[in-house]
Amino acid sequence: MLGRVRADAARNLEAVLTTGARMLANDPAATISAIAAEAGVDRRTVYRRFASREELLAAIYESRLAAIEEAIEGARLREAPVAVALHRYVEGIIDVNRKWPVELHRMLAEDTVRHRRDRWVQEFDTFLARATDEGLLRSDLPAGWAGLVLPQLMLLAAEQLPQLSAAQAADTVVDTFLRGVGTV
Amino acid sequence: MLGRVRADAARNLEAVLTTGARMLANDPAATISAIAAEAGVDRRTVYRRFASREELLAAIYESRLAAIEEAIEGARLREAPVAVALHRYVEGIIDVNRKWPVELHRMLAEDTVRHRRDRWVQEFDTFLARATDEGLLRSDLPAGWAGLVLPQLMLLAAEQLPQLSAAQAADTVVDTFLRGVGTV
DNA sequence: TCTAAGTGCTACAGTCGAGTGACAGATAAG
DNA sequence: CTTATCTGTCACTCGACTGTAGCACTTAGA
Repeated sequence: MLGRVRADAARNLEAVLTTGARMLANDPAATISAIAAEAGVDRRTVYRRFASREELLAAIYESRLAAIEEAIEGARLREAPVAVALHRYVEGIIDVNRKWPVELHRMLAEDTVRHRRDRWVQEFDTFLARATDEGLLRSDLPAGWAGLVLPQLMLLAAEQLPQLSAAQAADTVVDTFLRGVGTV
Repeated sequence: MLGRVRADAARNLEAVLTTGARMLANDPAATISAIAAEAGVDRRTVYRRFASREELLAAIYESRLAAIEEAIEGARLREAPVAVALHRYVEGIIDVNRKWPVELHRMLAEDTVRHRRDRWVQEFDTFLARATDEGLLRSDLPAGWAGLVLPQLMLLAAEQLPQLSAAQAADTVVDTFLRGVGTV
């Protein structure tokens, strides 16, 4: 086959993406050289896959977005019982936050990203409305507060509780969330 | 007097600092030129006050640190009733987050900053221990979880609830916090 | 009104990172 | 083993930002 990608090339690509995500997450100004070095690859190799720094960023964002969408599908927000769906969702997103960390302010500055994100933000808001209808969440808080708190908790758990598995961290997050803004 | 600072100079200095904080908060790579332009002064004027970009950063950090220390003092964490001190503290920090926003990862990379911060982190941990002793906070959560959640909530309220006054935002944060990780 | 403090502008040197080109060498896969 | 694919290295160009200098001008404040 001529179109086949070589295995080592695939590994390198993966390394550049994950390393890039990690480094850019706590320093958005990280150099291509630095990322390449950390990934164990030459600077030039990065440029062979990505025409520019922007393209690398886009690819990293794409990876994160895809992972999030997968997590959302897996949570079955429309069908599964609210409590179950919530826990599956939280666990999934914590995993994503760990594998594809990203400086969110920066990422959301991209229009294409924000548009794509809006879709599932809306889906999740619908889910929260269902949770409120079923009496699981309070309705006497500032509009959207619950939807703001949860992502922050998931981010916190992903970054600051590294000793916990995603499932354990999700336990803590869901507990804090449901007590904090819920009726538990 | 010869040592006296002119009033307009003081205004410009203030503008550079606050504008710098705001711009660097959502783009750590913001240019000195950009900051100067936004603050309504010439690039050269910034360099007259601060020998280098680093010095400007240091001055901004200094402003934030001082504001935080003032807020902590005002909260009287050791003496005042726990509930009162907590609310005063949260309100104060929300104010600081609004006036002196900053990219925290970046700021905490500075050693001098982290050392200085450690002092009042410890003081606040003592306060949380007191709250736990008095039965206001649960003790069955991952170590330090409460101390991690609160700052995130304060940041969130400061940035995402701009329509609320600091006091109102503090109401929400304290409520969510005490229910989430407390025994309320 | 007078003066010293403060500012804007133009111009310059130095540095660093982005991105490109060519070629020889390494390696996966048949 | 052989070949197409992938990679490292040297050697550039280009643009942007930092930091500095001198001069003419404005403004606060006594």
